[in-house]
Amino acid sequence: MEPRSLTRAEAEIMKILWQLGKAFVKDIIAQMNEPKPAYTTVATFVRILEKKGIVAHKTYGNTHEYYPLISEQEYRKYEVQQLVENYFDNSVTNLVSFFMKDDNLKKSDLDDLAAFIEKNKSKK
Amino acid sequence: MEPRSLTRAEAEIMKILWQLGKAFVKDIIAQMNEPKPAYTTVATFVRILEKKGIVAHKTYGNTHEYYPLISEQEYRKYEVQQLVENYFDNSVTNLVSFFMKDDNLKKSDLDDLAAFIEKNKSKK
DNA sequence: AGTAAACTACTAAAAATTTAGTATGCAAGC
DNA sequence: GCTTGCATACTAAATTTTTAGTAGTTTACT
Repeated sequence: MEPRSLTRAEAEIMKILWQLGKAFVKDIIAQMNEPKPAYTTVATFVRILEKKGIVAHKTYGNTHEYYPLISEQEYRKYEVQQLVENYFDNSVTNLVSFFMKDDNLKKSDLDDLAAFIEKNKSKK
Repeated sequence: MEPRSLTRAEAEIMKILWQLGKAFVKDIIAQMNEPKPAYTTVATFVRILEKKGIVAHKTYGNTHEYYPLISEQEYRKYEVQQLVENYFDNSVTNLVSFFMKDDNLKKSDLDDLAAFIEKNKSKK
């Protein structure tokens, strides 16, 4: 399943679905902030997401319970990749050094990262 | 100047402007891949960007030379922030630990990062 | 001066995204 | 059994984004 970028509204719904694992339309709406969109608006979006192969549903009586077909991890990975590709010349290192410049990185983060890399150097 | 998210087409043009520093419409088009959009399409977008306060122009004779009002660094920062906010619970540490999960880093990233960290170990 | 080329401003159509209404069906309670 | 309420499917309007045409102006060349 090749991820594509989600639109803003699609992403909002997916985040809730990822968080809940599965949900009926009303559950999704319950998680949204005011001003809440119309019920049919949300129903439309889950159907769009389903058509795009990003969610599926199980039927219970006359209602649908929706669940994600793509994990948040997978999608996150895609988004990070897009960012690194678009703004960091395809280099994760550039992104990390960007954080260092801004002092957004804790020393411990860097140490952890170094340890992780050391550990993985051995594996091929 | 508060950054806002650029649309896909706006971002494409901004990237070229950031790269060139300043450019006439034809310079922008020269940097684009086939199939190149119509001249007027690009002209429309720089005018949109100008209206939004993201670029400005200097007039030379009958033509405009456009230049960015927002630096790529600033915008990059904004985009990173959006990502971290949306998918890493506002924590750069979470993003770093994301990289430390299997499969989220390519071999080349590992090598690259190792070298980078080595070089920066001294400074911190 | 007259004409061709290049450019901008204005306009608008096409496409994508967002939002929600209407029709309809089904289940639950009276 | 009938009505009420909630759910879905279908439709469509509103908005935003993308693309490009047309008219008109300036410049440069002859």
